[in-house]
Amino acid sequence: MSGVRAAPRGRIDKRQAILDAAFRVFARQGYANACVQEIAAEAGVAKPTVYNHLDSKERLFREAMAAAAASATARNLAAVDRLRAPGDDLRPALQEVARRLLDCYVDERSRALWRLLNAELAAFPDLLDVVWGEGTSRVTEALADRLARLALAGRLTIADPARAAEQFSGLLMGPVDSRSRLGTRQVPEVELDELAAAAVETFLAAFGPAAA
Amino acid sequence: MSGVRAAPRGRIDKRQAILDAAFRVFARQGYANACVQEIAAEAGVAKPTVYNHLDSKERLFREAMAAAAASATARNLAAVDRLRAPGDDLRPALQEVARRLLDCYVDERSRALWRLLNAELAAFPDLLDVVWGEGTSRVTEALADRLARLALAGRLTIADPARAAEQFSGLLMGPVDSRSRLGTRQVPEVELDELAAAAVETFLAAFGPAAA
DNA sequence: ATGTGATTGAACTTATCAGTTCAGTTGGGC
DNA sequence: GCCCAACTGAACTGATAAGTTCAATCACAT
Repeated sequence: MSGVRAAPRGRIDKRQAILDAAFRVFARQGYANACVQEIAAEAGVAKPTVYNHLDSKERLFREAMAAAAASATARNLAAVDRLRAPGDDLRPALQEVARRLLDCYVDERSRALWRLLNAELAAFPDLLDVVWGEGTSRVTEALADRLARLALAGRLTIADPARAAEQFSGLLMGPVDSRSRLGTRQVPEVELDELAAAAVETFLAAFGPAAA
Repeated sequence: MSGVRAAPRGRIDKRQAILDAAFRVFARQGYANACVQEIAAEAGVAKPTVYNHLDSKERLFREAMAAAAASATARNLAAVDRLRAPGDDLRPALQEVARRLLDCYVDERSRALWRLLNAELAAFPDLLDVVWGEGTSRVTEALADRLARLALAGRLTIADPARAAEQFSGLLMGPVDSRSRLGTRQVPEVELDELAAAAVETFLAAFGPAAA
């Protein structure tokens, strides 16, 4: 009775191919400019097959966005998780987290997700809950949680962990947006390393164990 | 022979009304979903009149974006200019700049400009030069320039002013994006004050006169 | 008053695209 | 070897909107 589609035994699951293709096409053209025909072609499938799996362009968009958001969030959380085992020196651990977060952020799919969210926020307000509420804000919370624990252990000096986490993100995102010109320019690996190091430098000056 | 339209003496200039209306409608609906009919209605004008002033929807969009970008940039630059007369204590000066930049950033038109830029970047790559190149990046440069002078005067300790400026922006934009949930939520004045103060706190810890 | 150029509303052309229909094909499970 | 469900291609409907046309109107300058 649940609307769950029976596993398509025998044939490969085209649903995933369709959602992947949909995200690529939406990322390339935006929601309104993308046409289902092209998504079908990109997935190597006929148009009625698309409608067989997902019953409207809107659904197609929502599901593609949700999938992309879930994968981006998982990667971000994995990066933050590095702080579970900080080691004896905090700086390299923070730098590694920073570096991994930058990798997430400059990722092509992730940028596209961000662009599409901004673009369609007015038309699909509920995307905010899916992409932001279950994505970005969870990552910030996880980071704040890690920072709070480090503060409790006396290894950082943080009055407001949530704000510290937001600032940590800002120290990464601001400069990388600038260097990549909103993601339209490839940023060399070495520059990302520098960005991460500089962000951690500033962060530790403010929140390091010897901070004001 | 120059395509310059003679000043419409006697009648009010409808061109400006059309561009204003266009920006409002584009901001509300996005480029693809906005229709020229509606822009005309919003400007209190007939559709052929729109085409009499601006010969295509594309032009309409470009000019509306350019105008919005110019006004946003001017306001940002004015905020940064506050650092020309820093006074004897740097902290309140920086806080005032931070606070004004936050005001620019949470401004409705400014957010819309940003959203539209992100949204249509693929379709209108040249907007990057207009909005980013002559907007955001100029503001960052101006800020970097001010910071560099303060460093020369021994009032800050900054090795790379460009990066310091990017980080200053990041310390503001990151938290405010978070607090406003991408601009979908009104941030109370007092919270903006706190955000500005916290950003300056962190900034001065890293780049204050007594910094590492 | 009158001429001129901008403005208006309404209808029209053309193009694109979401979503559907259908007759025919395919390919794995039995 | 046959069945059945998924898949295919192609054609179709209906809606929406860009851009144009045109005859009628308006408001200022002289």
